[in-house]
Amino acid sequence: MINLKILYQNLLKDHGPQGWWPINNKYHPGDYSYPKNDSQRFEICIGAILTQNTSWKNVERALDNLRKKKLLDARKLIIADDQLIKNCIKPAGYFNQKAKKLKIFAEFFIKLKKRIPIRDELLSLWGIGKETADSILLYAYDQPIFVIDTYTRKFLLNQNIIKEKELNHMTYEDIKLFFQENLPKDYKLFQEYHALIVQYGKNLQNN
DNA sequence: AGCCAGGCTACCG
DNA sequence: CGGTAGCATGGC
Repeated sequence: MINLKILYQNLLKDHGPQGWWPINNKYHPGDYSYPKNDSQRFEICIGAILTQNTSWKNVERALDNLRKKKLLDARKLIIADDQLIKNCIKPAGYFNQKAKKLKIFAEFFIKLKKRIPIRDELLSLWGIGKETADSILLYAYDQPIFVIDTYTRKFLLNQNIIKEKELNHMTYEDIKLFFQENLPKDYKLFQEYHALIVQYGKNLQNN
């Protein structure tokens, strides 16, 4: 049995705490007390949608533009002009689709009130898939759910944790369960682990 | 000058 | 079910 906790400790030693999810474009390494309010929670969700197949650098620009227009606010976003939203988020790409996704999510967020969303509710929204749903649950709602992305598969391969042949026929849910069943159910650990895997993957490319 | 980025939907066989 | 084109910008 692979000890995923040991691998985590090595990653943490190599890269240090990552401070995910950034709030107001600032990371907060080692501080797992975010989000501190509903506004920050909403910002994380918007970032999770904007970063779909897009570098975080471009998402930062989009978030800055939205912030300047006071649109990082669910109630203002739902009544905002579509073209204004598209102009703000243009740097993050796919702006036609993402503008629609943001409005749909904002509507949902308001109807939620203070309740924690259920995964299936998120998945039923147009524009929210598995990774985005899980990112929202883990980083905006502190739910102990492990997020899987392309970096996670590379990590498992590169560390010889799972062989390529086996990994190729594992679904998203399979990989997610593999992590969750081999780690203590701790949202702080899951938040840091996923961020470290991404950092690990980024470093691989520069070498 | 392509290829890639903290994916998802729609549609195909 | 699994596989893939299309979506769009900025960095390298």
